[in-house]
Amino acid sequence: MKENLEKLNRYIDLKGLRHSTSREQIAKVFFKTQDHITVEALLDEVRKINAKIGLATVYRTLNLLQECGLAMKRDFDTGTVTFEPYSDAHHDHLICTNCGEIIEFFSDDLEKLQDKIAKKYGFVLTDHKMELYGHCKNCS
Amino acid sequence: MKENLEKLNRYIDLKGLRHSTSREQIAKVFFKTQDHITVEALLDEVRKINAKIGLATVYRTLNLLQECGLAMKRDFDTGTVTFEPYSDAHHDHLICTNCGEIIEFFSDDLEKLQDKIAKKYGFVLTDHKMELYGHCKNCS
DNA sequence: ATAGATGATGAGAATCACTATCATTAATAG
DNA sequence: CTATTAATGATAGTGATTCTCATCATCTAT
Repeated sequence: MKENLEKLNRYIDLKGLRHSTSREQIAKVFFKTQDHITVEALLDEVRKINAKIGLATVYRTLNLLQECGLAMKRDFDTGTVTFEPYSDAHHDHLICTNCGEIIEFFSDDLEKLQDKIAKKYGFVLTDHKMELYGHCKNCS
Repeated sequence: MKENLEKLNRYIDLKGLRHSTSREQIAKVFFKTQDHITVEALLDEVRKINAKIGLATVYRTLNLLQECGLAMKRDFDTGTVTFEPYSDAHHDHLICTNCGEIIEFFSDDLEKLQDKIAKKYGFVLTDHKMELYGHCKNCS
């Protein structure tokens, strides 16, 4: 949490951007969220602290956070797009297309396999997305 | 190509839908495309054959094709959403976030690993998406 | 600390991708 | 051939996101 803010501030300095209070307020609220949150819900939360903040700024901040690897957009085609705080602890998702349940998982083998594939094509990886769609235990 | 059309027709019969000419024209043009195509571009192509076809029908057809596993939506956050014909030969993507180059790859190990992960969580997989983001050979 | 330059913001318009509506057209069962 | 009803095309509507622009806030050099 504190690390996240520090990382954001380092990125802001690196890019020669300014340190604004709105941005910091949005980032703080976002880092505190546990689950996948919609932009609308994030705006609601942020407005409890600062009622004047606008939707565009929330989007701008989320874009910035994505740029520096602190946020990840999740669009599982379930009708709602969400964002989640993103740390070094990478994880992927299993999505039940029937009931909408989302399970997060981490696989070290997967991480290794990705690096192998990337190397084969001369790519330097910055990020990845892996989404497994199917039916969960209850639905199948 | 012929197989794809047959598969579509089987699905149409299965669902008790009707065999319309517009739908078939759109599907045929779509199956002929090589690359990832935008909906707008597909509409342009289709209108060379039948100028009366509307955008909504293209979307409706693409949705149907997705349902029966013959089309796949690709949204790499590059600003344009595309669709591509989808056959049993599954493949995934490497995306260069700098120049936008997209490389398709297939990994048998990856397919196997997915099944293993799914099994662990009691999921029956219907589909998956794997996107590796980074910098390609030229850009890094 | 102060003033000037310019980045950031908020409000709302604009855009993009897509879906819903609805009157018309066309496919299919009988 | 006719009735039924799915499919279509045009367009309005929607939701998510970006753009525009006047105003405000931050930083830099004094």
